[in-house]
Amino acid sequence: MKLTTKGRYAVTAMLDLAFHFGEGPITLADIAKRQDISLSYLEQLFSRLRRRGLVSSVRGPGGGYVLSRDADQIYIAEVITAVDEKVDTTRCGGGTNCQKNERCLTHDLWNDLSDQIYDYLSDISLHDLMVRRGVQQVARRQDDQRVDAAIHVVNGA
Amino acid sequence: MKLTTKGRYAVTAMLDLAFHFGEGPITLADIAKRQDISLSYLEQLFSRLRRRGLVSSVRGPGGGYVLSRDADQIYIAEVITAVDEKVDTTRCGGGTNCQKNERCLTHDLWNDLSDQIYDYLSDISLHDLMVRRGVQQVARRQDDQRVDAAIHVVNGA
DNA sequence: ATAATACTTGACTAAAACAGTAAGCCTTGT
DNA sequence: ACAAGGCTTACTGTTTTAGTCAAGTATTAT
Repeated sequence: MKLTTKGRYAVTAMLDLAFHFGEGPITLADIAKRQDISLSYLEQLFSRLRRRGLVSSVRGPGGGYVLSRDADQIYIAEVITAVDEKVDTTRCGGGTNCQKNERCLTHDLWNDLSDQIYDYLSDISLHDLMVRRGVQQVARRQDDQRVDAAIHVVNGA
Repeated sequence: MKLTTKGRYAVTAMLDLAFHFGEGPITLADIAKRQDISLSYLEQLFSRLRRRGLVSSVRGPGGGYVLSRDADQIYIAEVITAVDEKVDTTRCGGGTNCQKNERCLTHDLWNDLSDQIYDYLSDISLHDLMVRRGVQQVARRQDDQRVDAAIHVVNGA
């Protein structure tokens, strides 16, 4: 398994989307602000998420992204594999040519580990994350901060 | 969890050591040849493995490395943490400052995943790997190749 | 003693991956 | 028409990886 910020950002952004489900299309600019992720980077990630059918896009003004399915039907493993090319701890990438075109001594170990991680993440949906204790708090905080910022702007502060 | 070739090489080398347990100290040069790992790189890895007490070294001619404990008392997780600084999938490295000094939305997820991986690898010993189907085959192949090579040398081929 | 063998340390480096920017195009609501 | 938004590609600075190299320190067979 190869976990990069790409995968983390993707899951975070998808979770943000899940929290704002029902508010119509959410713009990447909003997510970028709330989650502190570069807009251009998000665009790249969502391009892949869309191709994998995890989100739907609405173009034009008022557009944005919406989850393609309910939050309890979208699993973390899918999100990560959508943006990370490899979900793999092996050197050979699933093949058996780890050492001089043959299987290396620890080949099966890494294979099994990859499976283990994948299974773990396959069992967790966005909805599961949403109901976790603590997560709503954070989500609320992030929304409040936006409101605070808006008030500051209104006040000219 | 951060799995690099460092961790993989370390486990592979330790497993090699386990297979040649009882033959006295094994030189890194031997392991390097059998496992196709650069000698200098192995030296770095074994320096850490020794400091963590996973192997003992014997210096001087005829020296080499030996497992400090029986193979069934050495767990994969130990080996990996010995050579990889971080065993962590989070951005904050165990802290809670992932986003603007507060915990990010997916903080707990990555924390739990790290634990999951660690637990998995904590449960597997070198001995467990040795008795796996297929692994002995590979080990034998690697030894045979060395013998073949020796024969070639003797024959002047 | 000394040569041979082995381990130790640290500096250095090429290549890849990561994380992000930049720039421009396409679509569509108003 | 035009602006808000998505879509796509190319590019780039930085960090990490995966080593190499060189010099040195220990141990021991002879």
